[in-house]
Amino acid sequence: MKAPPRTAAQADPPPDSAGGSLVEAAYQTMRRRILDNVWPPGYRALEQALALELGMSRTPVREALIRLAREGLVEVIPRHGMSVLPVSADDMRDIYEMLTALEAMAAELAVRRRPSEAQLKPLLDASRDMGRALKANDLDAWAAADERFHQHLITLSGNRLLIEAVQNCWDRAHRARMVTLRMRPKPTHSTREHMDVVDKIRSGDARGAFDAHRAHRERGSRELLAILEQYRLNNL
Amino acid sequence: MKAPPRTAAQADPPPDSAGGSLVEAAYQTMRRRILDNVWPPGYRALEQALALELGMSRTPVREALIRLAREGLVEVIPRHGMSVLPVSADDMRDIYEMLTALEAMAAELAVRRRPSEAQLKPLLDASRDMGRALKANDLDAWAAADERFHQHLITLSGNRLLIEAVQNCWDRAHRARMVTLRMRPKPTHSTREHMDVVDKIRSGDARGAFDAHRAHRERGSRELLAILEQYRLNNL
DNA sequence: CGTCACGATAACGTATACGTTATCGTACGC
DNA sequence: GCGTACGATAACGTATACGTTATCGTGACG
Repeated sequence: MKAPPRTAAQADPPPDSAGGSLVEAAYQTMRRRILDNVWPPGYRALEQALALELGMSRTPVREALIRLAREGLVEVIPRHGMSVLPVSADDMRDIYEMLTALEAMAAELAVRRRPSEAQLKPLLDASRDMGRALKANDLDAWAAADERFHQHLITLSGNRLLIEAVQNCWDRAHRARMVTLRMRPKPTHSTREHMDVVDKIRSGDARGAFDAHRAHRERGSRELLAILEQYRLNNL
Repeated sequence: MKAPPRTAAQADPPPDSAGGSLVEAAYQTMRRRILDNVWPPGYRALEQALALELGMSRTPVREALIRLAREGLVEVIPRHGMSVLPVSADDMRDIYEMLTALEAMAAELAVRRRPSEAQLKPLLDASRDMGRALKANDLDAWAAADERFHQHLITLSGNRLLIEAVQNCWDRAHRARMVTLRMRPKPTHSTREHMDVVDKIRSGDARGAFDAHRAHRERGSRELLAILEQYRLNNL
């Protein structure tokens, strides 16, 4: 009987982000809720409940959960449903080690591809926006611009595998970055360091770009881990 | 009607490799067949056919296929079933770029962990076995020992994320490595280079270990890509 | 009052059912 | 003879059904 099972408490997710498949919709919706801390670490839910909430059957929910689990965002325990995974300081160390290795390599690969000025422009724009945001004390805008810079840099590497791996790292670290954003000293070095990387890319200095970006990531990593330690933030 | 649908042509897979779930069994079986070239690149099959062959329903087969697809081993096209993906020279370049970045980082991380002699021993054993295999002209044994070396090295990094990523790269490259194994000059440098990495780790030289392993991987990459180019091997 | 046994319950893993839709063969028109 | 329209077919995406099994409440016993 029951007409379209509409729980009213929950509007439908954006009908479909892409692909038009329910699995994709479920994946995108849940991923976003986790990244945006709508479902905070430790949040638990059963497959059936999720299916009801997302307005679909268990099948697509289940497949989406498997993917989220492989990406390290949730854990699925047989009789206890899924739970959103916290990120420990150790996890963050692992994640930043990966990011450091991969993004430094990306910078070097970008050099080898001899990108045109037009291809470099998004990097400069992002760096400029970071500076502006910092002046305006708009940390959210700063973080967004920073993300744009790193995103575009890996794109320039031309290595799909690497791009995907970096983005997964970024996803895992997202919440911790957001939380610590307002705890750390003004990220005033970052803009300069980014510019430095761009200069090295432009001048065709592969080793220099690698080293510069690696140093950039290592500094960021140290700062962030220090904060996690200082505030005993072990479950973000 | 029909009793247990047994096609007789196909014995059951090893009842279960681990986890005891049908999804896991399906995944392991199909992965192995792809790596071992039992299902060569371009091999196609429908979900229903696979289910029949593996003696289970479409559901677990489907979930296993999703995983294999995310790992880059197969492609799933809606009405055409799955097909085993070939690996192009460009793919191999991407894969080796990742491997280079990650394994070099792993070597450096291993240094920072100050491994004991006991922890280093498997590396030495593997290197020794490589030398022996080379003397005996047993290339398969050489490849196996080489794999053991690299496997243990990343384990020493202590970074789970990195370990997983490297293993996926290894999977993707497996077939191409096997095919080219007998085409390239005797890998006589490798043993020395491995020893070199071990020495650097033992002496606590982080930068040295990084550079040494990076050089090792870059040489291997160059040699392999040259062969792919030379023999126009673009679909392994 | 604490411990343990047991049975109801329900969550999951898998199987099956079903509607939609792309594909392919066939027949028709030119 | 070739190109195109159309309909049968079947593969997939999703929904639903079902058996197994872990969990948890209840009650008996120490």
